Amino acid sequence: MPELPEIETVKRTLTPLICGATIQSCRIIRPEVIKHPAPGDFALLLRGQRIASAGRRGKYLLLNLTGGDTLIAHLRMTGRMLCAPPEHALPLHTHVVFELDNGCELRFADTRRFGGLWLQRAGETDDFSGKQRLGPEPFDACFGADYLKARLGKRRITIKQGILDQAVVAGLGNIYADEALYLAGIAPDRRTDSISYAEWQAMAAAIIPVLESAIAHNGTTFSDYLDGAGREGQNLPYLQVYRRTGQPCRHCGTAIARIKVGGRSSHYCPVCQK
DNA sequence: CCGCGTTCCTGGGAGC
DNA sequence: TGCTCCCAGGAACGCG
Repeated sequence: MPELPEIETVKRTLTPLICGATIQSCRIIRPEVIKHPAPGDFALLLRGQRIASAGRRGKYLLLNLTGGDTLIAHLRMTGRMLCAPPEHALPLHTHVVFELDNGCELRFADTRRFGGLWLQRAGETDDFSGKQRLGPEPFDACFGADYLKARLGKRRITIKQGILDQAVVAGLGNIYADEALYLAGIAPDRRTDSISYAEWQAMAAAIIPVLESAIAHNGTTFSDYLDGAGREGQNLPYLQVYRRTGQPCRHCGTAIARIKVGGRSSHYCPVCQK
């Protein structure tokens, strides 16, 4: 499940492979993954454009084109943005192929087709991709205990739902939400209106190293995630709670529990997290 | 405004 | 062995 660390890794791995290259053609196999503009216009507008740089906003991957347009991608659950030579067989569920002039193809593949692509033209307001609704990046100076308390302190949702809300903070998904809650020592089903200031401090402070550590290990691969060069992430052995149901807490030895919070499976240590 | 349930989609695993 | 069912989850949407 590509979350912030995985998209950051895709961005970093794609950068040396595609930056400076020109898109010679855009082959759309599954038009429904093109969300904006209409698929035909999307392909026509991208042809001949040069990729200047790769960026990221929350879980959105951004390919900045030299003319000022931006190719926006969201991988959702199972999406992949892969750079490979054309002689490598197209992966199953490849929906769009960008042929580059450097001998590579950039391929968008997505088993469940929850993901999508948007083209934002220079000067065009993005009111279509959803990235305009994102809250701050966790690494932004404005993000911290005071911010979280102000945004969530009077709401009556669970802390897990609160930090998963992309409008509150951009980039956390189910894996790193659970990991951050473990590091903060807060149970996922705590209501946000019961969180103390010290706990908001712990919450904000936990998110940063959890994401940084995952980025340092090139993201977490369970089954689907691959970086821009087709490699798996190595963060799996470093997870403390996610998908470790029944296994001992690395701190106290108590069996990691799993409950449903807001419809999402949530993993936590009943002793270390209150 | 707020919180909750549903929806999209496919593959993998459990259970019979 | 083979079938069916359920579940994984990001985010939009509709409902009360």
